[in-house]
Amino acid sequence: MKEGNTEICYRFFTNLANPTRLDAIEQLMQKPMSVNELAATLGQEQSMVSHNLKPLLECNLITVKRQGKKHIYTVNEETIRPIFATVQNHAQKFCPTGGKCLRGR
Amino acid sequence: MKEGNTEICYRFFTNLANPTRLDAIEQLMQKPMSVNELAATLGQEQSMVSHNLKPLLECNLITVKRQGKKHIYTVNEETIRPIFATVQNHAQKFCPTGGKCLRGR
DNA sequence: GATTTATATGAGTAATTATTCATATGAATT
DNA sequence: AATTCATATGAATAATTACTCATATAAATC
Repeated sequence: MKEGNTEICYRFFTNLANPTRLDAIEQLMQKPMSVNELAATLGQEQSMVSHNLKPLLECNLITVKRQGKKHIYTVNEETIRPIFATVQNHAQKFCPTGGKCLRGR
Repeated sequence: MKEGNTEICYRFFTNLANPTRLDAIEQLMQKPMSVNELAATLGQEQSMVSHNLKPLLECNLITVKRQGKKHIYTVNEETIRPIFATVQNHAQKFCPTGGKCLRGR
């Protein structure tokens, strides 16, 4: 792989190519949340959520601020919104039955 | 993972989260190419390139047309351009030293 | 229709990434 | 300063995904 954009894109997409992280992002788009709140919402263990938030945070796809003991995570909407919008547009326009080509392979 | 957008996004990002496929896309953005031409350009085996083009094609991130024996692949620019533009914008804006957070973890 | 050229496919192995469980850290409250 | 609450981390295993090599397919040319 050549250095440059491709490398950056690889890390970016690898980060998003995970169901737990995408679920987390989806929930955080509803509202900012603490780790435990997110874990409860997703029905996942705290440590798994924590493990998965880490790379999202490192890449600044989410941000965190502390409120007492809690760490409140928020999505970076400036990046996440347009990305998801493009994916949705792609699914509608280029996937015969509205995303079927992207489903249940 | 909830059905719906998240599932679609997962397949989409998984498809792009691969260095060989990203390299292929990068090259195909320069110009449409056959499999062997692409393999030569990337310094990869034909079968590997072929294996990797398959999911890109299935998701219509690239298209193919036949010219004699050759299969000429072309990127779907309508989707690829805005996606890459968003990633680049993210790297510049949210990664301290222009993408370092997305590099060499 | 046999041969060549271009691409695709399958199956096994290697490599990567995710998940789990146990435990550490760290800040707030008593 | 001890305890509790919230989150993070580490290490082992499980699961997924990529890659390689051998071979199949398929279309064009002889």
